[in-house]
Amino acid sequence: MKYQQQAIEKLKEYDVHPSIQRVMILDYLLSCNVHPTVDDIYSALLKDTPTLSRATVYNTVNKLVEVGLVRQLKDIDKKEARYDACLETHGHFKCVKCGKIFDFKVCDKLILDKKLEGFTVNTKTVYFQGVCPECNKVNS
Amino acid sequence: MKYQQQAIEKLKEYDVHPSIQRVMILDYLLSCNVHPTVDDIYSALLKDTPTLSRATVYNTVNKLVEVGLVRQLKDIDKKEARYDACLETHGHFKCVKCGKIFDFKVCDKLILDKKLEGFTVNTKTVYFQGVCPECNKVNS
DNA sequence: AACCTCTTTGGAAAGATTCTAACTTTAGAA
DNA sequence: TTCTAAAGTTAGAATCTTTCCAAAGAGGTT
Ligand SMILES: [Mn+2]
Ligand SMILES: [Mn+2]
Ligand SMILES: [Zn+2]
Ligand SMILES: [Zn+2]
Repeated sequence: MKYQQQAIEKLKEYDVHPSIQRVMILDYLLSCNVHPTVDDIYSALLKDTPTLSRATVYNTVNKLVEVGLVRQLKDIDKKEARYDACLETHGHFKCVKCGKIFDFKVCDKLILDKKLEGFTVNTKTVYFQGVCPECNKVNS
Repeated sequence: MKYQQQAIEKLKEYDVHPSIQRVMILDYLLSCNVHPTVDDIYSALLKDTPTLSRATVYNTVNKLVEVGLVRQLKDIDKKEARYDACLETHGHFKCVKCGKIFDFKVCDKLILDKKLEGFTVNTKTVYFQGVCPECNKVNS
């Protein structure tokens, strides 16, 4: 509930009615930095709200993505999409050994190809895969 | 059938038996630069091979991805995954107006965050969204 | 030919997401 | 406060994509 107030304000700012469920879900997305799946969100919130339905979680994250309050990440997971409430352009690194997902900064001068002159870039998705330092240590 | 021979050689190189269907599908992926979905592939090849099964297309693209001959792209499309036989690291730009997908070069010095020191990067996925020059013209 | 292995097929099944219709809550007017 | 219309939620059915599986097919070897 750390980001409850912030969630309500953001929802209002984006003209989305701040219903209890929407606030809960956005609050959760803002406070956790684990890039959860729909099922992660559902499971986490079910404890406090046993009446919550999966459909509401789907409806809500879809709405949040639609208005631009949340980003959907599909490449990271083989099956389920993941969600990120951090709007700033940043990259994701997934360690293929431990499965952890790390955020990292992406320079704005990412565009280095002359080909992209004339293109208007709205969103940038950067996703790397490899091995994290921890897992690198273990193997060496 | 332009890349048939190349497809056969690549399959052999990656220790995948070059069956008729696999050659067809890889040939198609190599010759078209549209980043097709499974259904695109299936529909396109069905004309010449009416016995082809959807399951075979799934099996084949999964095998090709598994051995590393083809890349799967999930973020581009809301629903279906897309496939790309171009193995060189490159970015994708999708125009939100016309839906076209453009390839562009990505500089190797993409990693600019100190945070990524100590990480071993194996694969890089870069996906931008925005408006292409053509569609930019139309609106202005 | 008989046998072995790898591949494809087609249908069933699973898994994720969306749709639908009934029910509940909200916001604003009376 | 009470009423009403609109918006949101629920549960389950439906749909859509993808995988699984068992049977049939193709090729190669004894
Ligand atoms: Mn993130
Ligand atoms: Mn490409
Ligand atoms: Zn790791
Ligand atoms: Zn365009």
